[in-house]
Amino acid sequence: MVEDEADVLAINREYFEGKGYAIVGASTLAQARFQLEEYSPDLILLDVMMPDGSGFEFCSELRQKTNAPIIFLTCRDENESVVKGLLQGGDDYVTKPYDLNVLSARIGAQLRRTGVMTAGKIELFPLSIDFLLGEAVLDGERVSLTQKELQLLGCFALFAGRRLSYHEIYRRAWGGSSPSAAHTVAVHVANLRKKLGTNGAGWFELSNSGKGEYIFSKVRY
Amino acid sequence: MVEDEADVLAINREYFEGKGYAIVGASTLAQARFQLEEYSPDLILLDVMMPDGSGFEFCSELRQKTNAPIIFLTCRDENESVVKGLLQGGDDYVTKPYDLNVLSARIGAQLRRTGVMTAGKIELFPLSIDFLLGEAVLDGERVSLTQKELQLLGCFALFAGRRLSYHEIYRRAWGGSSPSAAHTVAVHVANLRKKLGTNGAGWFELSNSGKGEYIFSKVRY
DNA sequence: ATGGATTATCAAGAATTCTTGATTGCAAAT
DNA sequence: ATTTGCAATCAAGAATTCTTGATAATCCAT
Repeated sequence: MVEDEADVLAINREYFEGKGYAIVGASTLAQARFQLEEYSPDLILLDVMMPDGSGFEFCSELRQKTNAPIIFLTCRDENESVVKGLLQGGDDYVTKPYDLNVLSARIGAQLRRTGVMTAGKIELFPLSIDFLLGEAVLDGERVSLTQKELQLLGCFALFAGRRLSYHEIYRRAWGGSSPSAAHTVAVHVANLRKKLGTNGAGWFELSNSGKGEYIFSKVRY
Repeated sequence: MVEDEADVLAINREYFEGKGYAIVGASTLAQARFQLEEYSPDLILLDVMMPDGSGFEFCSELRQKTNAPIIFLTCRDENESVVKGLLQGGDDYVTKPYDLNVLSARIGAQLRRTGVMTAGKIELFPLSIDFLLGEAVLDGERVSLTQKELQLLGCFALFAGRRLSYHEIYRRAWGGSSPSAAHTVAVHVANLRKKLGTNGAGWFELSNSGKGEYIFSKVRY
């Protein structure tokens, strides 16, 4: 939390430490830079008006060093200020005075998206693809996948409900193109079907349009 | 865009279509459900007060069908309302009347995070790991990686700047544990170093603490 | 300096995975 | 009914990848 007012920092610290978060505070941008060397935060709360500079410019600087979500905190409620912050690489913008529960909820939303919880994963309830572990979990059941199966499924999950041509699939999961792309893809699709169960545990359907396109879609809700 | 007021929808449509977005409108929740079968949106704008139900409850329903970011639009500016929306699975909350540029910026921030652009990827400038293509791009240079190298690097990128024990790495990239975990990890680390260049193109350093821990950190900004 | 512990490197066999060819099945069009 | 085009399946060789063992190098403490 980059915030120059000591009491604001203290209030936040108490609230969020109570929620189980670990907070590292910085009361100047210089200190924030220093802290960043030591710690690698999962999320950054950034006051826009700091004694030694603008939070907006600092945001650009931060983006070079970390991809942690940045939430601006400020009294300035002008629209252009919000736009500027978000364009500068910020992820959210909260105006003071704010309700701690609101801030907490916004933090939760950001962490859910970008945090350790979901990075390296693609979620499409009840399917979860974990690229770090190299496996998928479908409706609670773990399925170990090979690299190509993983890539293929990732591709389908990403474009669930949309038509994907052989060519497009190959381009995304293999890169480039090949005369035997259709055949290769078909074989891996077959393997995937075998592992997921032809009908994806009753949740998904991986069908072929008959015109060189596959479509992966949810059939139950 | 789920919005019952036709003129609001029209204004948004004009603005965002001008920006190159494709907009599908729904003036009732029933219609929205129907549209969702036909299209698979990249992002959902959801009015909270709809004639045939509450947007909050619809949000929970939506989360079963799609993982697209949901931005609530509403006149209600009470804190608890914001909290409710975000806890219900929403990603952002904008109160009417809103500035179109602000909304656009918030949409941009969400898409940057969750859209097709970054899913299946881990970004840590200037390193980008692409799990769908099975490769990493380091400072503009493409490096083809095997599955284990990809998992390992993903793990490091995710915990950049922090100490990671052999055991922790193995648990995250292999799952479980093994008596030869340290050895196995060491070999793959060596392979990774060979491919990335020992000093990660001058940007990163993958060092060993000497006490069974690796640390992957950025050395230039 | 020396010994011990830890990490790095090299190599090879084992295991897995990928691709391709051959064949079968299916459905629409003739 | 036959043909034709596309999709699905099976199988096997080729290629890659993973693991493990052996060995060398490094670092720290004594």
